[in-house]
Amino acid sequence: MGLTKTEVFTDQQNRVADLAKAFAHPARVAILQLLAQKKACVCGDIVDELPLAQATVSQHLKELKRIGIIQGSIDPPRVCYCIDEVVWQEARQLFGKVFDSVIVEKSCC
Amino acid sequence: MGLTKTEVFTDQQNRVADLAKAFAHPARVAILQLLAQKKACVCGDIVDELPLAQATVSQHLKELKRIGIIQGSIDPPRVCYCIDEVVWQEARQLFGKVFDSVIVEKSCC
DNA sequence: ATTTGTAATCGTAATATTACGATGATTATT
DNA sequence: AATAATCATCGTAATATTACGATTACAAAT
Repeated sequence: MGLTKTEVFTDQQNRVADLAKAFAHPARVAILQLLAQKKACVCGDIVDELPLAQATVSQHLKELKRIGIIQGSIDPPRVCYCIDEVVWQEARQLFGKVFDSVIVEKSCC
Repeated sequence: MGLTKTEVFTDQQNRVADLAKAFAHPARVAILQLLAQKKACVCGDIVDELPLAQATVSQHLKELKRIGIIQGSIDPPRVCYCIDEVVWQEARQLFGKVFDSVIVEKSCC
């Protein structure tokens, strides 16, 4: 056990969950904010901004890349990361949809 | 190791991360959607809607309650859950703020 | 007092995440 | 070719999450 049963949920639910993971750790929120505000972009600069080891930051960047919300472009010996605008908008829209889905009328409890 | 260093991040970053965890598992997304659309409310009904064991659903409900995004009111022998509108709006606003923080002009990479 | 229905909690196993030092890979620069 | 700079990956340890059967807790109904 201990393995999420992704197959029993809808694609939308799994996608929301995956995109939410991008924001589900404060370090990743911090990284996304740095990238979003273009305060940093190169991996090394991000490392400098955060009180975490380089390996740890790299791991978070890898996770964000897996989710698809950031892209990395090589500029040796540097790697420059940036928000993937398409996925960012997808996330915004998906979350918007979820947040809008509350039926405001009286609660049943 | 293996322990998130929450103390080195801002309150806002930690709160976003915590709220994101509410959506970071498909089962919790499904639960929140059921509650949001008032398709279910009583714990047992939620269990019936999901292909997960009662104990597992209860654990997810507990986590959602810890985060504060849902409330539970006792109506013995049932427990009725519902979205906490205040926290829901807080989440919507926080995520909105994060999503809006992207500077659209040219990327540096 | 016993039974019934419902939900929480316990115990446990499997897997995932987080963190970091150390090492490796890559590519300019010398 | 050797060096320096930068980032990814490996290995590992600690902790967290996910899932479920079994049990417990609780209150209503009998």
